[in-house]
Amino acid sequence: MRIATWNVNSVRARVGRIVDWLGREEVDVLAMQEIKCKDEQFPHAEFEAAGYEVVTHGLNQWNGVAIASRVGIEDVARTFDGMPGFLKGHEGPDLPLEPRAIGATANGVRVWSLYVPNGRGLDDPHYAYKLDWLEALRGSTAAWMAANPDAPIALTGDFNIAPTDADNGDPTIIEGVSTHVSPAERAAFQALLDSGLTDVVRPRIPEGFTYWDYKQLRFPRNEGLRIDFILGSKPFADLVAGAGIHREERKGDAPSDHVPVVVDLDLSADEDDDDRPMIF
DNA sequence: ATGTCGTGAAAGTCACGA
Repeated sequence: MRIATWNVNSVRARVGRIVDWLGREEVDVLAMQEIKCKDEQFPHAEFEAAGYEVVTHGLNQWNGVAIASRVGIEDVARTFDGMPGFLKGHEGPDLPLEPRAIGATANGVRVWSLYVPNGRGLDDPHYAYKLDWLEALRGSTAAWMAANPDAPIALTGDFNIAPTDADNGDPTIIEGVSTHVSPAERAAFQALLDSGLTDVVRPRIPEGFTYWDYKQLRFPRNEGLRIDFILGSKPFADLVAGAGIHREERKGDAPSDHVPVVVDLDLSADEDDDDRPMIF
């Protein structure tokens, strides 16, 4: 089974490109971020024609996430426990929730499509919101994994954090000045790993970015960031047989500024499968 | 030139977010 995550930066502006890629690459499940549309505006027909069912979480032109699957999709959730809200110019505990998370189960694998808040600036209220959001995600996921220790779960999406200096090739992103590389953001990402999640792509694709700003020739100069990840529970990580970062998708007509990140799961490798012939 | 995108509202350009 092939699972991918892609910040598509408007699904309506790129639906043809996305569906073409899905079919060409034989992707079974795609987690999308920044669909930038309301649920009722999502281009379901194009995905259905290609054999995919899609669940969406979009409220307006901002943010928005979705999961497309050609292997079934069930148990859809559109928030996680403790997820904070945000409203510019306001503070407090009861702010509106943004459409930044959707989870669903496809072929027995729990997949979350996540669009972590950008942060905007180190002194911006959005930055504190980002850290709160990540801490709630960690707590919710840790509780879920404790209650479902044998279940494969993947947190996929745009984390808006470059976890190491090697993940930052953009000369304008500077520690102490910029979001995405601050110690607190990196600590929040590390806390996800410490809670029992594994970056299943990095060991297989140790170098390369997943995002390049549209401005300033960032892609031709290869001045990008690695900020899109697939983090898996141990049961998920044990299934991973391969991974890829589809850099080619940053090229051509009307690309997103992010590219797809892909993993292949070997569902036949279940060690408890007594029917599997033993080979010595 | 924050040198590019995408969206919506108002409008044939701007504000916002990234």
